[in-house]
Amino acid sequence: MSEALPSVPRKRRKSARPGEIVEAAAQSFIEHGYAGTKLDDVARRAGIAKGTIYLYFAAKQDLFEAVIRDTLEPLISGVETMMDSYDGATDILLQMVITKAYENIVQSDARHVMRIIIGEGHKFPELRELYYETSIKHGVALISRVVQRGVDRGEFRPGPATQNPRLIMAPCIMAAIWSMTFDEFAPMDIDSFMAGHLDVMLNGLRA
Amino acid sequence: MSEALPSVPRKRRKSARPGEIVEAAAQSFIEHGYAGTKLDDVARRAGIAKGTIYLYFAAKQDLFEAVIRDTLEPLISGVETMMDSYDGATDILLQMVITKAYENIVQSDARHVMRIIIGEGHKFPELRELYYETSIKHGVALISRVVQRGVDRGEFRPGPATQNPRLIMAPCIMAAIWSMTFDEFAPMDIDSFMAGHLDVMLNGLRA
DNA sequence: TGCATTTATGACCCGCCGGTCATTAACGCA
DNA sequence: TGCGTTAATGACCGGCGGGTCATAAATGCA
Repeated sequence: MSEALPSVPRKRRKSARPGEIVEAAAQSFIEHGYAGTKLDDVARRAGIAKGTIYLYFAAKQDLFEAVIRDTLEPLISGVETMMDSYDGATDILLQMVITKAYENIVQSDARHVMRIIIGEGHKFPELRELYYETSIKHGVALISRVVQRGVDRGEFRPGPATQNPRLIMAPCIMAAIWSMTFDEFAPMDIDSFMAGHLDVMLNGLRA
Repeated sequence: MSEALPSVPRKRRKSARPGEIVEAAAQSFIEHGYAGTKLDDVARRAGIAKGTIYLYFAAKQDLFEAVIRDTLEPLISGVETMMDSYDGATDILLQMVITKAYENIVQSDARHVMRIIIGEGHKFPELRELYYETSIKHGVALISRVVQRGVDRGEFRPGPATQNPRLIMAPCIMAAIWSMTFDEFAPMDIDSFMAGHLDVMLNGLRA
């Protein structure tokens, strides 16, 4: 390649850049994982040069942290808002929350962030912790609140499921993993799986 | 480094090598993941030179395939044997199978193999498929057989849990992932989690 | 014991990629 | 319009690691 490509005219867009870079990075991380993502690729997707990334993010890891925050925070706060403005029966509330969880995890890009944390978080305790603080902790607390509400109102009876919010969420997590890993060998019908999930949990909880 | 280290005398051990290499590789994969594992490290652990690995395995990927097989096949066949030689009540059988699953997945090195497949299987469909065929497929079939046995004998009533063996295993999978990923932020008591898991499932199944 | 065969070695090759920095160009103010 | 400031560029660097191969050592057979 001796010919110099007519380089695209530069644009100075200081305030718009970070968001664009994070968005491009998110796509690349989703497709190639953490280690597999090349900063060159992120730059190309964002329509900038690699060096520009380093004007806004000190290192690859910071970029991934921004992706975690941008991807997960809206999801959690969405569910919390929903819950705060509801005052009907708790079994319906739990159903709403679990349905939302399938939307937010199984059917969204967030599951890929989760996959990366599970698979590559080993060497990045800070990323794992950020993920835990941003997502897992709030999710567990949310379920606990719903269950507690049910028990307090006499709608749920105390039992193993009320002791362990993680037990309630487990099928949703597994569905997300399955859909990313084994769907091509044994596809999973998410709707019927979720219906079964709800059925089992509600039967185990209702007083 | 001008001084030549007094190199260890060579040993020719054609038949013992593959097993030793796979064992060393397994440890390294477990500690560092797939991409993170260096063939140099595997060689050092096995007490050989890197080139020797290539006398027995064509590429890194073949080595990982051998690790999958060696790690998972004994576990699955162990459970199958147990099941074939049992003829008591089905709820006890399910309890035994699930208990064994926690031993085989949550408490064993196999969970790390699973983690690698989940996290890095994206770019290696053949590894994902091998894992599915070696492990997942048999696991799902096993649970299906137990559930069917219960239904046939009138011990279990048909319901969401009998429709979806994956629903029954989900908490076990989640526990394995949690233990590898979030234990340092929120430790999980496996015994009580498993007890809750068994409780919920058996209550949902018993006629 | 000597030689052919097989097994083992590790220096080397090469492509890759995160991160750097000297250079360039866009911008806006006077 | 000219100039100082600062955003943007991309060639380059350095380390890394999978895979190769010429060399060497062990083995066993005649």
